Amino acid sequence: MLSIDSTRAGDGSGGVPKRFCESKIFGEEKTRQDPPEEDLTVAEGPAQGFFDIRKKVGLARVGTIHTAHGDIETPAFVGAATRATVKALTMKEMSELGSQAILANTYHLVLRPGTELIQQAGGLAEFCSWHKPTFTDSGGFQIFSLPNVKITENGVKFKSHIDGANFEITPESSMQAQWEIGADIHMAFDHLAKSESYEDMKEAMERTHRWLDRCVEEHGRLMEALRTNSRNNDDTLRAGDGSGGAPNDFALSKIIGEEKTRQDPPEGYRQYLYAVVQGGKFNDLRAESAEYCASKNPDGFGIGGVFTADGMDNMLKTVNSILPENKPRHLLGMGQEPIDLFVGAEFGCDTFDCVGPTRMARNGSLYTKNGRINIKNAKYTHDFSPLEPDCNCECCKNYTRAYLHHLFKTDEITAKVLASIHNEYFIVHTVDNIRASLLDDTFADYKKSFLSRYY
RNA sequence: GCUGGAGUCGUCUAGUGGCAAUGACAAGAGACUGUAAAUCUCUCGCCUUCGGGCUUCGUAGGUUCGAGUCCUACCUCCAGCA
Repeated sequence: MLSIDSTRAGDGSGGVPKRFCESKIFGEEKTRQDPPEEDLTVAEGPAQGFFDIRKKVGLARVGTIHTAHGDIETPAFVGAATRATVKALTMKEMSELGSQAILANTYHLVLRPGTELIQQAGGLAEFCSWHKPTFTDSGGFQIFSLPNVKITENGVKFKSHIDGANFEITPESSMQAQWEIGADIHMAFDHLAKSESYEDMKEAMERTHRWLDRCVEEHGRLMEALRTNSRNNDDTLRAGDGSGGAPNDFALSKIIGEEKTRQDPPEGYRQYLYAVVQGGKFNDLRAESAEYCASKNPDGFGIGGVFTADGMDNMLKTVNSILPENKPRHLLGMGQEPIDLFVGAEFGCDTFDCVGPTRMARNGSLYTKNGRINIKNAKYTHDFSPLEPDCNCECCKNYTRAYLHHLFKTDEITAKVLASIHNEYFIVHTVDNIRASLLDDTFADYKKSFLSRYY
């Protein structure tokens, strides 16, 4: 059934992630990424060497997040792959356009295809053939975005939007599901307030904190299971061997009919937990939340409940001055507007994810340096120039606005593919350029020239 | 030529005496931020000071307080028969 049985939480054995296999990036045989020195064993407690900072500019930082599936040079834009796919794009296209990581959604994957299946496939990265770092969001956002959710102290009851089946996500079950999905970086199960009011924000924040305690505890239990299994990882271990139901199947993955030989998890393999800061637009709540999250000593932080760049600078100043400097911060859901990325990076965020670029693309709204344009507009019918002359994406290098216009007007699938390639490339590379400008001390100029031209 | 049927906003269409007249498509524009989104919204006869005004259902007449709708003639198209 679809439900995540919260009673499974805390049995101390479930949800051990799948084995890691050597990554193959589209025909090119890659050697396994060497983990950073500090990461040679499965660590207890917060990660050591998970995040290195190369340079600081005020609150802004340039750094590297190390995961078993590779590194992320930050600041970085993480592609939104809600249902283990970036809509309209193949993972090859995502890789070629320069994406470093993707973020999938626990709620959607629990409903379909189910975490067990992803586990059988060898984990999220293997399942969707993305051999780079992965994140999962906890499902907490769905409390906010779906109708008919019932919030209790224990967790959240949903009706599946697919078949109406009742199911519940709790902090523990979200952690379990995320471990089964097997992304490198997990979000704590949080609660977004239904309204902007101080009371609602405070209540949601406090519940998020109480849930964080449970997430940290459950994550620790799952981590311990991984450590134990890693230590005892002899030939007798296999999935479903009755050892408490732990799938513990690092070894026995099958890749499309091909029996693979046993493979140990990579040294340093582990999954990281980000606590999520809430508090809305209220700086006192944000400060309180940042302090609470920091006190729980997670591996990193998500900053949630942000919907506009308006006032984001002050909020981030508050939050990121409190959060420990040496841990990465992910600005959840922001990045549709370039200004989000400039402000986010300037005030200390390291990674971003957003459905905006690909959704805009599918709806014909395309980024250019002079702002977004709607390629379906009649004025592009005879426009034989590239969408963005300076852009090096596959779309801009090969096709004209008139062609894109035609593809959209005729509702061809390729319209959405090319548009998604461009928009995702545009945002990924904008953040890449922000990173470069921080390194060569031109951030202020880059920000000013980009934003004044764009808006 | 005869008999029967049909002509409604760019297209197809609803409409059988009562509000420029239904729906779909096309067209024009807008929205979208941890994706129930290849989705959603608006405009779509002309004019407007947004109150309303004007002109419209093949054409021309007629009946009626009132006609896309009923009657007459004509035009065009379709089917069958010559």
